[in-house]
Amino acid sequence: MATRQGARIRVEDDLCCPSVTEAPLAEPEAVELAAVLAALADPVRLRLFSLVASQGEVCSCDLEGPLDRSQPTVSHHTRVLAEAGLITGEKRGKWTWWSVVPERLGAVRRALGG
Amino acid sequence: MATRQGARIRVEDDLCCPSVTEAPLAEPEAVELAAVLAALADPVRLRLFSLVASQGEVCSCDLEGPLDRSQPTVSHHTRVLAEAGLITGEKRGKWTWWSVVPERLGAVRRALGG
DNA sequence: GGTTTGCATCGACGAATGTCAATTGGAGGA
DNA sequence: TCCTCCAATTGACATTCGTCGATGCAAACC
Repeated sequence: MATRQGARIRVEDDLCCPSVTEAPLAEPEAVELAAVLAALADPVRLRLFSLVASQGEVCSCDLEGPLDRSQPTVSHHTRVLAEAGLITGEKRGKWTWWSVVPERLGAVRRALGG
Repeated sequence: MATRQGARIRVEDDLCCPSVTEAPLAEPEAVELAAVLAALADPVRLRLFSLVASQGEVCSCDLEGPLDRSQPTVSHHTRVLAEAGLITGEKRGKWTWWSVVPERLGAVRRALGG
């Protein structure tokens, strides 16, 4: 798997439709949005995401230090974020480079009533 | 306790400062934001929040049905949302009326890079 | 080919979470 | 006062989650 975005949560890339504040959220949309929010609802993943977002592209090896977590743990978190569609990774040479998927975060904000 | 917003997560009502995408998030801010996101990262709570948001004010007794959950479970979820500062409850007569705290949701969106 | 390097996967463990039945606590109404 | 009703709390349980050591795997270097 080259793009390393894994088995991304089912998503029409939009989280779709009316925001949470406009109309009662239906079950399936609630499950989907909750899954993406859950990916962000962890301090380590938030900082990981923030590191990648503010630096454009980051190698996995440059995350263990700032996050103060073991390599398997960092790998676990990148996977969770990637499956949520929030980041995407590309393997170039020896390293995997991670970058954010800006539209995805925008979709979350919109779903939250932006 | 009249306002029923419980031991709200420590919050300067703002989640503060630079958004996740602008600069690497510091630990304390990450913990705080993650806590609020965790409150939203559950399908039942998302639908609960959405019900309250779209109806202005809702009685607890009008939540069990739509959410298809027991009374203690609904009470648990309202508590979690209230402690996150996302909703607030007022006891009037026999019933507790829940309403959203709009600024709080706005703060989440802003922290997410709005 | 053999060695090293970067990252994914596995297995295990404790902690946190969602759920409900049972109970408690209060506010109203008789 | 007693009874009814709404909601919070408690206790228990199964499930999920965050973490790390150990291992696997593939690409790069010698």
